[in-house]
Amino acid sequence: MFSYLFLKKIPAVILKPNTYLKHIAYDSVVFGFSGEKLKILVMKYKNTDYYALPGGFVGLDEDLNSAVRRGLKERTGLDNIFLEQFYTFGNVSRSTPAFMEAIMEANGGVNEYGWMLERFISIAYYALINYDDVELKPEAISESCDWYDLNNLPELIFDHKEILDKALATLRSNLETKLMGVNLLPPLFTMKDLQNVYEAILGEKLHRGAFQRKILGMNLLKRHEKQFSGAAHKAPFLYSFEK
Amino acid sequence: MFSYLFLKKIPAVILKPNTYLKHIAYDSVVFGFSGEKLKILVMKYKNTDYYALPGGFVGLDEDLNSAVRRGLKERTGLDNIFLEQFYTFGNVSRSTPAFMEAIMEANGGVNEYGWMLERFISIAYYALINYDDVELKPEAISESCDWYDLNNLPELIFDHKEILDKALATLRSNLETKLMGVNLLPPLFTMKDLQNVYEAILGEKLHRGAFQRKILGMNLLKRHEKQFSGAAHKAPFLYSFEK
DNA sequence: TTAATATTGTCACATTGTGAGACAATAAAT
DNA sequence: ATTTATTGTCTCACAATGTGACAATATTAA
Repeated sequence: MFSYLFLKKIPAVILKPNTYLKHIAYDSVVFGFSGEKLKILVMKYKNTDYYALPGGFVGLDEDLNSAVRRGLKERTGLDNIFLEQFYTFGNVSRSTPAFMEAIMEANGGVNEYGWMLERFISIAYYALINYDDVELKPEAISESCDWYDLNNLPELIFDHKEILDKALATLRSNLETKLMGVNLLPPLFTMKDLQNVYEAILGEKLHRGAFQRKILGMNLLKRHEKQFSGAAHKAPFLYSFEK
Repeated sequence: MFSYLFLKKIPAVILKPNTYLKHIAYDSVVFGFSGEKLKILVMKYKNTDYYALPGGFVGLDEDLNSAVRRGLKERTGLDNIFLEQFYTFGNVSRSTPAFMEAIMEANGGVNEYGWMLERFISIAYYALINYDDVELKPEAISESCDWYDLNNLPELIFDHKEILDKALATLRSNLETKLMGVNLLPPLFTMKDLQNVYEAILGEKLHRGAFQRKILGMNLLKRHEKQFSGAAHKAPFLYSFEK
């Protein structure tokens, strides 16, 4: 949340009072997959050492889900991504205006933005996206956004570490439903690719034969022609996700 | 939501502006089990034919989860019940001030309560409670609260039917975790009782032998002495839920 | 007092699902 | 031509689950 603060290039009005619903924010945990590792998008506030999950606010006449998709599109350029709400964090203690004040001080004053110092509840989402498709936009003066390995994260402010942990737990327990893991891969992928995704999410090795048998048993993948990979072994089939 | 409106017995201040977080409500789907059927609590606004899920608002300095527990305690008298958040509904279209205005008109005016006509997002919870423990409190002038069979519900206002449907879907998919079904039963119950709960929730018959084997295999139930039921057959064991 | 009835606790069997290893196939390097 | 690494698939063992059967037993009926 609070990611478009102090962004001088966009009209100041969008951060003024009466543009967004008060007390309501969203935070998103954006998962990507690269180099056989699971990564997430983390934002850094300019002129500070504060790291946070990308998030934002909900326009007065904007659907909640639309607001989150808008925010993700602005940051990743991606539309039509896999996005799922998983929990709403509403403790009083999660709102720590001290952080916000420090961020504001570091970026030029508090006057207009007092509403952001009030208490917020945050609706949390997680997204699965194809790492290769993303073009991160360093457009905001107030922030930068980058990929981090899950096991090499900077410290996150607010309760964002707790949000991330719950996102990961939800992702793990939902992994089977509708083969959602394929959303982290390009349109064509090998069975090994998919197994790597599963192993990164679950944090454990899976048996190759059993994995293939189970996945193919779902009848959700379409098998394509083999593609000679250039590696010194039998070429694997390529698959795409159908339906 | 909106259940304590126009309740003349409690201090008017609690419904005035600046008591609750604006734009934020909660709704709860309260499941009970009786007569081998699944039931839910539905509220009716006085002087109207409007039925709704019980809900409420979040105090300015109140944790979200605490607010929901407070509301349920006020209505059912129960503390320490099984309660789980499952989704936050945030579409613009879900807020239909026409209903609220009608309810207000029927109960004495709009002046003080204009804030309730604005847009709300609602964090939805479901609760599982022991039907026999509940003493419904018809305390509010503005409402009454009663049990309804799941398949014999009045029409619900706002998007409350959608909320109920999603609650039921969540309950079904979470049913196995930690034997949550026992929360709908008294402290001592038979295996048949538990099977009835499962069948009511899942909407299908289960095989008696396989059910018993699976449940006992979890090692979460403690077996007690038999209790002669008075029925013309072998007496069943009683069980209680342990940890 | 005995037999009938309904339901319980448990088991045996068949079927299905899963974990583990084996083996031939094959693309590239040697 | 041989070696190497990985793939696709298979078989075996074992676990989990679906299904019906049986004896046990609390009450009712005869």
